[in-house]
Amino acid sequence: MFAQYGFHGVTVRQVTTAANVDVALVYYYFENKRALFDAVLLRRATIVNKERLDLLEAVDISPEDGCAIEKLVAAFVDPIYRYLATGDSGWRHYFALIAQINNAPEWGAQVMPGFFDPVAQKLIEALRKVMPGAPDDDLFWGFDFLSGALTLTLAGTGRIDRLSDGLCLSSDYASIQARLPRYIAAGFRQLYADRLAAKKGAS
Amino acid sequence: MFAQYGFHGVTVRQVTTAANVDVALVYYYFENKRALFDAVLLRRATIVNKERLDLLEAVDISPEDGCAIEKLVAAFVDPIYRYLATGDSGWRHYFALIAQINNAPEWGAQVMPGFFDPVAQKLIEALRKVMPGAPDDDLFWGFDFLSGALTLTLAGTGRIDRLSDGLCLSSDYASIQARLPRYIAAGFRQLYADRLAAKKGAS
DNA sequence: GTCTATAACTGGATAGAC
DNA sequence: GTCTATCCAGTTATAGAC
Repeated sequence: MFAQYGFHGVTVRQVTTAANVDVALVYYYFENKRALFDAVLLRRATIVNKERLDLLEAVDISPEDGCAIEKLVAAFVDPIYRYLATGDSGWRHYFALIAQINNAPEWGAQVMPGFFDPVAQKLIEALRKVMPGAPDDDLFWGFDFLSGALTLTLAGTGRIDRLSDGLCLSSDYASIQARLPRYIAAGFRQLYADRLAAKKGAS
Repeated sequence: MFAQYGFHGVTVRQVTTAANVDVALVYYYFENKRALFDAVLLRRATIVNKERLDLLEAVDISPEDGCAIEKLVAAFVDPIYRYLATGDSGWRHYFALIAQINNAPEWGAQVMPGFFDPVAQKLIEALRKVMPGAPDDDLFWGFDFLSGALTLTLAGTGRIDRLSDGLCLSSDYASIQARLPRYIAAGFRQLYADRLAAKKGAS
């Protein structure tokens, strides 16, 4: 429900009614509405981000591998789409909530950092090794573009369904997985190549 | 205020207090809170999207131009960053609101279509000409990634500021403009090249 | 057109019985 | 641990004076 209407768009009463429990129980188990919300965010974040960190750690980085960036991006996103592929609506709504939070000033600044920044840092660190000499600002901006592209696919707004007149479906995660890493990796490589060319031209 | 806390996170009283007008005036000039919200969305959308459409129309598309995709993406985003560069906080908040809406199921499905889909369709149409034979699903997914990357830069959550320890600033729109079109164009070209290679391999 | 006053109701949160 | 009952601040929205 938070994923659908946001924190302020859902009342504690709506939550407890849907859960078939009493309103007062929320305040027995949680300090307040906000603490309930944070608990919702935290529980699955620890699960999925542990997997993402492990997967990133396991990527074999060799500079001569032309697809190293693809592999890193895939490690960054695969656990997410794997949970989505199970069809579990809990996970689907969870990632939609993350998408919303990532793009909302009220939450993006205070909630995301604690749970999701470590995974981001890990990815950027690995990218730094794959693209030696790449300036950090290119890596951070490149990551920001990735983060935006990723989260919009998780939002499940159905916009692409309508825009493509049914040709593409927001729920077709396999199609996203087949394209996103390749698309993003090419973007990183382009920024990197442009930077190397600029350096060469200047020297 | 809607950009900061969302539709449900702001009360009509907060709006009228900030505007130094009486609460009842909202209901004199608008049907209800939602109509006020829609008016906020519509006013600037018509202004900026007219410019984006005109700019897209004016892009000179020649298939042999290696930077045609860059030019199209630039036309798609430039009017936005031009308004942001003026420093007008009204526009800054407006685009942050669009970012939030684009990633929220409650709004992404019903609000975005009317005002922003025509610009998207125009861009995709032009991309189709630049990449003859590219399958539509590649174009739509590529557009979705662009839309996500773009809107996250507009959200102004300050996440990149913290993530990069101050090296990159959400408010540094020039840095984004210098990178986003190049990054996205490379992504499109990659999908296109992969598809052509697959066709060749199959034949 | 603008303001006062208020209706009608819902929000988060709690005290206390069981 | 769970439920009943309730508080009360704050919500959208409107009727009617000016």
